[in-house]
Amino acid sequence: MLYIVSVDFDEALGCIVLKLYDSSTDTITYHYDTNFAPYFLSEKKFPLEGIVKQELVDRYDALNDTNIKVWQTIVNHQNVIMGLNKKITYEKEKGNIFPYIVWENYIKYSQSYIYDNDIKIGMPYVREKGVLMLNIDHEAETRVKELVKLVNPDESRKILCAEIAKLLEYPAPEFKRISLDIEVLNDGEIMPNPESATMPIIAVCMQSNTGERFAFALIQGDKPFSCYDNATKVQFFSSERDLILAIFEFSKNYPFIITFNGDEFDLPYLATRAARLDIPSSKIPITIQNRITLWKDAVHIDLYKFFVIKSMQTYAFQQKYKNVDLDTISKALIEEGKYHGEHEWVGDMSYEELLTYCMKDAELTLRLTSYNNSLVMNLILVLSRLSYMPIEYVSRKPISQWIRSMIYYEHRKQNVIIPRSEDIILLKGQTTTQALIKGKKYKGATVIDPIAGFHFKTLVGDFASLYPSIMKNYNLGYATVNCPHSECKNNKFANMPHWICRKNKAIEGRLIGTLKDLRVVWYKKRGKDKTEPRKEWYSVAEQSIKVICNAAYGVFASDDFALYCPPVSEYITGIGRFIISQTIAKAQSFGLNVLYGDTDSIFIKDPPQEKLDELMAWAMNEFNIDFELDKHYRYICLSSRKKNYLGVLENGDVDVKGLTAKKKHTPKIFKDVFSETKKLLAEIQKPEDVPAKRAEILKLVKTTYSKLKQRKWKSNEDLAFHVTLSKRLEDYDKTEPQHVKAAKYLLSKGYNVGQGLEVSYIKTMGKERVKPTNLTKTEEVDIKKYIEFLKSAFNQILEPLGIDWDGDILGVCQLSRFCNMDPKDLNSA
DNA sequence: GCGGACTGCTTACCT
DNA sequence: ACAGGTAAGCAGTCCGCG
Repeated sequence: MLYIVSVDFDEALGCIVLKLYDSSTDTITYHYDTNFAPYFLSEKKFPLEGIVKQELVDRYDALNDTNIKVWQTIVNHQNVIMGLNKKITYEKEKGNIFPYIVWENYIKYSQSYIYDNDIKIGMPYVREKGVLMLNIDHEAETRVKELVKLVNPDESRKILCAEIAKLLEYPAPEFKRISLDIEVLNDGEIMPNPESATMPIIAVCMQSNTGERFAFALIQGDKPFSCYDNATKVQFFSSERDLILAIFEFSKNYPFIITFNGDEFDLPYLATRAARLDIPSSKIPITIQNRITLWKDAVHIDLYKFFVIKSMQTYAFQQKYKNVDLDTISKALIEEGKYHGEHEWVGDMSYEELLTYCMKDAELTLRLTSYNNSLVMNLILVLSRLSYMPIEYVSRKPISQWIRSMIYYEHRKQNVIIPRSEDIILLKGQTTTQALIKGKKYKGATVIDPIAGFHFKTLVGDFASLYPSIMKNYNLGYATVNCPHSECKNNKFANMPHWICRKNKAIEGRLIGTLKDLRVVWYKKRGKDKTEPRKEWYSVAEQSIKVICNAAYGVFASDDFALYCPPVSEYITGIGRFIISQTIAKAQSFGLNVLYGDTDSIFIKDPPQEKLDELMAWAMNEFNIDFELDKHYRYICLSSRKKNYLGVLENGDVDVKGLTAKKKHTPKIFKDVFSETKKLLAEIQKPEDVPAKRAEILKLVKTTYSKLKQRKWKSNEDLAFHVTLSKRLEDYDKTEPQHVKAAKYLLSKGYNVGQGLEVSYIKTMGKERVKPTNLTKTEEVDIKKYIEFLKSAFNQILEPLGIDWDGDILGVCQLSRFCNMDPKDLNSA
């Protein structure tokens, strides 16, 4: 079977080339297509060098709801269009308007090819008489039919639903792959630079998912020989050139090359080094593009680029890792970190230690693609299918580009002209609501003021995929918001000034709505069902849809999105606010005790079942959105702060949301006490248990308090704050925050400090107030600040528990007499 | 000259 | 480099204080 993994324009051959993965031989093969040429559309014909053909074609203009005739200009090379774009930009910069209206001139040539030829990236094909054809999988087709019946989309979405389902139901191969990691000699201070590549590569390790482990080392002068045997092949080279050639040779057996940061380091370093050592460029299988590095005759996946995608971090990996580096991610996902041996710098390591270190990196990199039934590889594959983007691109590009690509595909499919961003903005760029946050474009979600306290038997109901559901139910998209029809102008909802089209269906609402339906009706259940043989795959599909759906609302308000149209997002949140407030009002009219709510959720205290059922039925009926019971807390501990609570589920699991103790910058000493506190809280079963645990928690906090007072902590590390330097040092021109101060101090002492660094610092006495952790002496610590922090962090829990800091912790009793509550009162309300 | 009230900046979180 | 809303701490400013 052949799986299309990428599509590109081959400069040398002058044609489109499809990269195929042959699952029967585990190799990469190619398919060439000379029958496609780049084109763009324009209102009028105009002269241009390189035109092959110009003809009038029909398109539908969704923005203006008209059928139009436009000129399609086919040219002999994509450079012609790039030249045209340059001219347009140039004119714009000079303040002139380009005299012709041009469409679809910014679409990447290979993507245009994919859309127009309906190329299903990541799907199985067969080649018959030189023609590629989708290989029909009858089992998958049967499931698709069953699924469409179950999802039951309206007539106009049936085909779309089946099409997407196919992408998710068709079989996936287990890609043969090998990871690669290199070590470069350095003096321990400066990171080796791949552009100059002055230092030699001293080790390269590779590990494949077929069980091979290759370890290659360069013999370094008179370093004493030591053996490394944890590999299927170990080889020592006296010539670095031979080592590199061997790597290139070995890689030929692997269609997928996996690295961690290979785009920016390993691959360009290998390439530059190879060139320096006079390896002819024809023998170097590495192509360095703009911040992307590809491997010829293979697919290079840089896991760093994939894991750094914010939406992946949040929705597919549930924030399990907070920093993007190999050590953090592998610890979070496969519970094993990098190798830490005797020496810190590779130059000081023995051959054995060096190869152990290097191999561990290769091993972790490979395992990140293989754990959990190749979850990561499958995610990349499914996202490629859904977005119609090559694997090499989808794994590197931000989510807005995936969504753009999906929407473009639908446009081409339906013969709709892809609108120019400037036209969308001109016609419907205006928002009308006022954001609560200064500088934001429009009003967002509602957050209900929580009722502080300990609340037993609290249920959380929420609207499943609220925003995607709104997009679908209210027919939202750039073309349908404030459409050109006067007869639609009264079609308004939720007191929003915008109206929505009644006559036409929005492409975006249909697409996102269908994805959402598939997830809710089919994939969500099956991804969790232990009896389902395809469970893991379904869970991948479910997560992929979730990632896309969750971002779909936001991209329309992101000004670099190609279909930027903020009223779409504004309308979604507007209806969202309406829905949640109506539902709360309804709940209260039923006599239900609503404790809290955020965006799409409602926390209800101990509701009678029948009232709850009634509310859910009402919501479902009123809004046609699944309102489901999400969580069942044994009790919830709400402080008066929004987005800030702790809940204990029936099974004793503890949900912590937004509390300071959970934040990554918080010093370990507080995290440790908090995790003890959590254990105590998890033991509370009934209201009667509260007083005893309350006393224990009180003791814990008091102990920490006196530990600080007496300066009795294990290590200064425990007091360190960890704050990310999110900008370059010189870009903090408004204020100088503490972590920046600490970073500058480090810099002055010769440390390497740059954007993205997590600065570790301690609050100290004296004018500077902070010092880098490693340069702080114990006696410099400003305990007062730490006690303040302890107070503030724990008040989030202590306050609902009825513990008063000044009275109960410090034992200064004046105030406590007035706010000392009887424990019984805590549990009433 | 110093401290409280205030605003704005920054980070990390929630949905 | 999907959005807005919230918490928290600190930096910096203004103002009043005889």
